[in-house]
Amino acid sequence: MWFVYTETPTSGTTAPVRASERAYRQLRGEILDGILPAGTGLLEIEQSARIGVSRTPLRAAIARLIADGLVAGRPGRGFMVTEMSMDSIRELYEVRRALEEHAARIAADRRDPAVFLALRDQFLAAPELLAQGETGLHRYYDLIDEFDDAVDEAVDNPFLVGALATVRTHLARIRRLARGNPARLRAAAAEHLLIIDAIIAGDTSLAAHATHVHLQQSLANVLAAIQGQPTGPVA
Amino acid sequence: MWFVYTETPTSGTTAPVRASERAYRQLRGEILDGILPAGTGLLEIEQSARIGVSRTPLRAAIARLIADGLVAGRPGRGFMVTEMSMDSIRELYEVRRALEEHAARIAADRRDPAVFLALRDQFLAAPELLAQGETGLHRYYDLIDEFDDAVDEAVDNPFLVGALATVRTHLARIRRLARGNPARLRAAAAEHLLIIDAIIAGDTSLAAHATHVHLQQSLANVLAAIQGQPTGPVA
DNA sequence: TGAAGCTCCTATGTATACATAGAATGCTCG
DNA sequence: CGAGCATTCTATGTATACATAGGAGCTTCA
Repeated sequence: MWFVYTETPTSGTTAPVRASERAYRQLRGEILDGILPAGTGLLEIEQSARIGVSRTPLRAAIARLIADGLVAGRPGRGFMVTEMSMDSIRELYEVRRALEEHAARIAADRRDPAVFLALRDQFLAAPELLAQGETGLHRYYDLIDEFDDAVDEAVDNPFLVGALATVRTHLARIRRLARGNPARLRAAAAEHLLIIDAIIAGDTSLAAHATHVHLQQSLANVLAAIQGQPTGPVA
Repeated sequence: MWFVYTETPTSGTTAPVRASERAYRQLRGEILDGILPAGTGLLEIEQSARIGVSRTPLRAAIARLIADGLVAGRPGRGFMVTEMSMDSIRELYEVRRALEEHAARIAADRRDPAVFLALRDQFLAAPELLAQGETGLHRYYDLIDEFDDAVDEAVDNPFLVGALATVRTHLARIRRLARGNPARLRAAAAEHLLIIDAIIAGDTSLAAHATHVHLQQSLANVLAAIQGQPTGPVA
């Protein structure tokens, strides 16, 4: 089968995306969005037919998902989307604390104040954003991503950034659980403001402690949200 | 080509190792041992012929090495073994500090004293071990591995253990540099004893601080060793 | 002589055919 | 009727053929 441009190149960049890349992004997105719930079996033939690529690139995609920790290979019976138990979430936050506290400390030391001053203004407007329903929520999450990116850039350490990326991948699966809690999101925005202020001030210790507090609150909220949902294993 | 048992199954377990697994282990070992120095280009055809597997499993092996951070894919021109600059080493130790301090803290909290008491005895005998030349050195490194395993088991957190494994992978490439320094190895053994004592005592704070000191000393030694070798990029 | 264009070539990306291991299932025997 | 076993089937692991992109080198023109 030859290369076919299925999508109209309306948006400028028409990079010839490799099939393995497409398969990876689609599967990853579907796992993170819960479309493929935890425990779902991933059959090579079935998935390759569904996505529209052959088995070879699909295999490469699954290999990357395994490296990400989103998929696990069972001994003889194919692959499955990994589970996320409450214990797993606690364990994840344990690592997240270690990495993000350290990152906040370093960011406060090496930051470009202008970047975080701009972020500060945006987070000040977050409460109004959160009052705008679904679209505002989406923009709020984009804002969080911008904050993460700013920290990554300030940290300027590929190893640390990579470790944080791994944590954030799993976090994205959990994030959906807190969606229905606007009060928590407003509180989280305020906590982010504290961290940003500490980073702007160059106060490494305060940045780390504010991060610690934020993560503790975040974890408590997530665990409480799961307790409220008697659906058993977290999707 | 059918399956051929190249090696005599003298050792009991004759698990039918997959070709991709063999290729991965061999390449990984050769990179860690410096047989494949940083910057070496890895051509699929060439390497698959050398190792004796086809391109498909070799590709899977390289994908895993990329996930490990040992190999990087260049845009159009194949793959190469990643470089390890002095800056990279500093960055690696920055993450290592965050993770191992946290791990030491947790290990001190959740440890099984008996395990670390046994390790303590072995580390007490380390100086004599280090006087036995090459074989003693080898056994000393095995002892470090046992210590790491004990910490991993005490921590009991797959995410943290995984992050530590990534760091240790890169560390293995660096470790070769400190080989010729027995004085440093004896000092390192003493530092490990301090950490072990703190873990046995359940002193989380001391365990973290002792780890911090140990890593600071280790980094200083590694950087000094590189300065002494005018060979430029670290293999 | 230098730079630009073209051509060829190499190495990767993809598709597919084939072998095999492990599990589910049904059969048979006690 | 239950347990053990053979069979079959399915999904992965591997090998290989083919298309293509990107670069190196050569040629040609100004």
